[in-house]
Amino acid sequence: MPALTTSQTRREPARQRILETALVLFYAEGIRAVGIDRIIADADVAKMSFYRHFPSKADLVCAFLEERHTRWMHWFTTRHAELCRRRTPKLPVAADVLKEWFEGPDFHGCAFINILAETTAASTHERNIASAHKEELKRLLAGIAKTDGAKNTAETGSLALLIIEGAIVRAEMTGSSKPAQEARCLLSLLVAR
Amino acid sequence: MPALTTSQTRREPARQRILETALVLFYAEGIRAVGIDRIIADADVAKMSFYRHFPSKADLVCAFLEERHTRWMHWFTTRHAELCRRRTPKLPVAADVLKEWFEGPDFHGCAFINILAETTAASTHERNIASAHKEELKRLLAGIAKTDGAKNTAETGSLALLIIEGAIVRAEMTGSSKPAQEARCLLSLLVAR
DNA sequence: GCGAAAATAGACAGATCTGTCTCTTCCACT
DNA sequence: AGTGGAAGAGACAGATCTGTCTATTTTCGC
Repeated sequence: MPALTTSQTRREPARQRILETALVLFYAEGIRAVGIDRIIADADVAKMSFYRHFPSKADLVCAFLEERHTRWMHWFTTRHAELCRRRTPKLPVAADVLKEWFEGPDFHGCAFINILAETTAASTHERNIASAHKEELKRLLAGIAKTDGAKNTAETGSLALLIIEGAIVRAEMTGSSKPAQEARCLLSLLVAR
Repeated sequence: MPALTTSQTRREPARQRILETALVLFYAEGIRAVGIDRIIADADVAKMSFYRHFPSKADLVCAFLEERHTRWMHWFTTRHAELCRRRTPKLPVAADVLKEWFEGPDFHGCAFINILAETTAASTHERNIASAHKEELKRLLAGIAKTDGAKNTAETGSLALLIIEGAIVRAEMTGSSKPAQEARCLLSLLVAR
């Protein structure tokens, strides 16, 4: 273990602690349910430190969404690649990745779907980030469909995304991971057509 | 037109006006974004009239969900039956019903999916209503699948529900009704398998 | 070790939230 | 016409929300 820190345990910088707290609380309870004071208390940060890094709550929400996007995409692609070893077709494997997510103790649906319910068309920035996230996922799925030999990869990616969204919502609604299995069934139907 | 009212235009009773207002505002902006004061102002009702009919905001939220359930189910079954005249299979026709919904000016996703994003497991009552709504829709879809000659109607209903949930979320995310078309494609795949 | 930059503690303002309370007015029915 | 119950108007309480401000302490690069 390299001694990059002093003998005392060094805390993460304030901005990082705020963002980590937001990642947990905003996802678990929603952005309107979690106030700035709560973030500040949980992150163990002074109020002025917060507003130095994030001029408004909306800025933190956007940073939360961006960070969530980066981490989720990384997790999904990594896990999908791992589960795909010598397995084919690859598109239905996406459902197995989802299953692990659904069965995690902190699962609370998709943060980007959730943000839609808590905003109106006025929240352009937040909604654009959510939209961009799904577009990237759609492209990723289209790429996977391509390796499975799909003809119309763009359309297949779009249909696969619809199935995945449905599975996420069903999993959150029922508190079960069975929708992952259903999604696998539908994705198999999709690559087989 | 029977003269059940006097010559003057009679207003709806207070409770009804409150519920109508809640149906619009809660659906359009979310339950946390809309305060009691706003409901009261829009319904043109006194605060005490509100609390006489609904002991707490949570009670109004539940009444809103129940009413939304009744009206949505009625609209969906009616419209589906109308579009089904001499058309078969019937399951994919559900997507055409959705399309009309998505293209309406007030579409803001599914109220019952949205409620999930604004509540945690602590909100038992609200979540149970949402859950019950989806179970009823699932049963309805299974019944439609049966008339299409599906073998495992329960499973088909479950898969159809997943597809429909996905389409709703995609329509809300993209602001387009194209997901209805995609849902139709997937539902056709489902009945054809 | 020094000085600048960052972080801390906590009071404060003003808006908004849910829910309570009192007093008045209206209206339907007898 | 009179009465009882529903509805209205609006002040009020207490909590919570976002965001500002000041003054002090800590930290880190040089």
